[in-house]
Amino acid sequence: MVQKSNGSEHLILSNFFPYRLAVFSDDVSKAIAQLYGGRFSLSRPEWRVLASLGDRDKLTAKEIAEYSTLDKTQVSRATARLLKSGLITRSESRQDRRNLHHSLTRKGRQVYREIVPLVLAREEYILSALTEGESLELERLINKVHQKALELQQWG
Amino acid sequence: MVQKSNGSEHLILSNFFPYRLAVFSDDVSKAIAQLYGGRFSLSRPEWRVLASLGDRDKLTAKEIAEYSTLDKTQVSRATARLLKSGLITRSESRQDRRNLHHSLTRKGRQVYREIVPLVLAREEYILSALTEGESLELERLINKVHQKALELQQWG
DNA sequence: AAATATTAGTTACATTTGATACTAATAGTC
DNA sequence: GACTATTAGTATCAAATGTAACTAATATTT
Repeated sequence: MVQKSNGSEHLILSNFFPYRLAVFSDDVSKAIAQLYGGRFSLSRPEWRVLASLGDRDKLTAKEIAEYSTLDKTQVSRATARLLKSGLITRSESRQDRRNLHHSLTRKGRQVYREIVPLVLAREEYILSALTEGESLELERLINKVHQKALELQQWG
Repeated sequence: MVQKSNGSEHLILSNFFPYRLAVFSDDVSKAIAQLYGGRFSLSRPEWRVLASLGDRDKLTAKEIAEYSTLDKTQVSRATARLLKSGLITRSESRQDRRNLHHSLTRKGRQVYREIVPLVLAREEYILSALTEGESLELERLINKVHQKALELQQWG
């Protein structure tokens, strides 16, 4: 993971932090996706939209996108499917008819209330590999590294 | 990130570890993909295949898959494109004609030698957010949590 | 207030992905 | 040695994704 900056021209994938992180993240995601994907047949974007509306109600598509780190086409497609399956509703804003305010239906809220304890339990299980202090430390380290990575994003 | 197991039925996405991790990993991946994707027009699977063969030579498709955590269809497609663009070659094994041994061409090796310092420098930059000790600690914590997550993978 | 620009959200198209079926080669079994 | 089972790798098809074009509504400019 930590490779020296001696102008090395050799790379061992399993020691390369971005790779290790991608594999790790992917495995964690899979463990969670089993829960919302299996019995509830939700895709990841759909789950994120559900989670967004479960936390904050009456969001516009744009707000959902911001909340969930999805782009607007993903939100559009996810909300379309969730509408069809009856988990959400939406209605035009009276002030600005471009805005669509989304909410969970009773059914959507029910599904939300079923899924959330499952995913939280799984999160807890996964993090039970660490002590409370280590969890906080992991969070802190991730935040620091994330910040650095975001700097690069913008500049290319 | 750390959520208590009080049977909570509410979830805040930005505090949910799997979500945070996915966003983080994605941003780090993007920062790296700029390098191999931009000027070299490699996809992520292609880059991983290149990295595999840069480290270990004469790998079969199956071995590449294992090395790079890609599945065999991804490897098949990636190698097909890399063959076409002249970065790798391959030849049937004499012992078992199902096996194809892949190697970098001179051109492939050249590209590899160009990319590796770039991605290592970027890895280093990203991790420069941390002290040496913190980097090691992050690695350690990731490994522990990853192990736990993998347990869940198999059982559903 | 007409013309232009911006914004919210959807649609369309090309590309990528994932799962499964397939082909060819080898291994194992009777 | 014929029959079946595995294995390596590819091809196929449907679904997911990303980008850019599009539509409709509101804001801004003149």
